[in-house]
Amino acid sequence: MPLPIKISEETFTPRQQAVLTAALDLLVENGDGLTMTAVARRASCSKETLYKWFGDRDGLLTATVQWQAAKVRMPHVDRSHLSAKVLRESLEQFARDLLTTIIGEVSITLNRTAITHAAQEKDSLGNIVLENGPMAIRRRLKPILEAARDARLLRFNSSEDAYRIFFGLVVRDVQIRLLLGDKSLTQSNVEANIEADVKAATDQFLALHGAKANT
Amino acid sequence: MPLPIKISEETFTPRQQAVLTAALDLLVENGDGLTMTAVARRASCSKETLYKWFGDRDGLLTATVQWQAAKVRMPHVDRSHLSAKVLRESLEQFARDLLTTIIGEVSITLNRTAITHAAQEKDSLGNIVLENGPMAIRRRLKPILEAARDARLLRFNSSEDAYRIFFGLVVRDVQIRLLLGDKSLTQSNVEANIEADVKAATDQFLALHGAKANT
DNA sequence: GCGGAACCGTACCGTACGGTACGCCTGCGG
DNA sequence: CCGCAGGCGTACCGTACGGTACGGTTCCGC
Repeated sequence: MPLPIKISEETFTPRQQAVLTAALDLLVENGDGLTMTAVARRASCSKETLYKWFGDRDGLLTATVQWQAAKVRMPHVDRSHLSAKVLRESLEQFARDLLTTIIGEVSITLNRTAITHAAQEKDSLGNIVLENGPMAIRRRLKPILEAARDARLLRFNSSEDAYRIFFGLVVRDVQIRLLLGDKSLTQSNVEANIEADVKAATDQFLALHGAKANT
Repeated sequence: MPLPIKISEETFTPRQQAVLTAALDLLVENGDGLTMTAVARRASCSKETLYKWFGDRDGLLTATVQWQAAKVRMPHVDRSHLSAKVLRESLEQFARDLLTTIIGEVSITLNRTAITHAAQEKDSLGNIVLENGPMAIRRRLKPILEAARDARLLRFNSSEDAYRIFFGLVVRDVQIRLLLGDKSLTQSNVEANIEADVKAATDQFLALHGAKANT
């Protein structure tokens, strides 16, 4: 089962999507204790069907992660008429989306699953998560940064470096702490601060890379 | 087996430490495929002894992580006579240590193991890693930041925020990408850039929080 | 109405692995 | 020299789970 690079809406039938939803729910609830029997029971289907559709356990896992990861859609920013105000709002939107995604239970589960997977010399899940997480953000953000540089709104040498600085300023230690199960970082706790964090990160990024006056 | 908060050098006998080393080696080599039989064989001891010493598989895992995590020692910075130069060097040292640790195979393995563990509603390993990783850095760094603020070398409102910004600027997306097994981020690849990254992160931090002239 | 494909439910198999039991050896105190 | 504690190696048990097989049911095309 050579997994397709890009997943279309038609990749899975509705019934299959129901199965994947069940698998994802189990994954979120039960951690990595995802057994084929449990998925079959939850989705009211037979194990034989699971194997027929997804090949093996890894195939089901891959399909589940891929299916969910593809749901994350980045907002498209119009980079034709950028102003300082539009740029700031765009950055804030990116920061907000990034933070909101990262602290979500689904994202935490998917990242944990992929990391567990990566610990077994299998990188397929990790690649999918990377591709739909950090790399998706990067693909969206870099053109905007470069457009802003062309418009003299930002200054930097490498858009790659600029992207990574933005990422760091937004994410900080939040993701790793959530992945490690830090109890002092409850979801609601972080949620309440999202707006403040978004603004702070944007301010800091503009302070570093903004062209002088950055209001 | 109520695990002690702080591990002393005498917590484990040399023979036990040999066993833990074997366990860690297997963990690094084999990912999470750590079986009691494999540890026993590698360490040339009997499974019965393993269970006698560590209780069960989780106990062995915990002891291993704890044993290794405790080895990470932060440099102690003298905060009595801080100058701009000393501060910069201290920050660079922290950044260097943090980056070097994070990209190490042992750190990646330990984090992956703890995250896998956290996916099963067990937070003990995650807490240990957190405590010896990010939190240890924080404990060391915050007093220095505050001392620097007192010395008018830095300006910020919350030392907690300042610490997290520093963390973000240093780590960026490196750790999550390594944990996810990003192939385009080889260890040597990152290693080569450590010094540049260290300097860049420090510059950026000082640009944000330094008191005006920051050379 | 009929044949077959798809699929459900369940029983089943093989294996891997956590955990236990036991026989044997070694070293040490008396 | 004896006994015994600690520990090695191995055989063993139970279970959980990945994967397969098969009978029964539904639904669709003809």
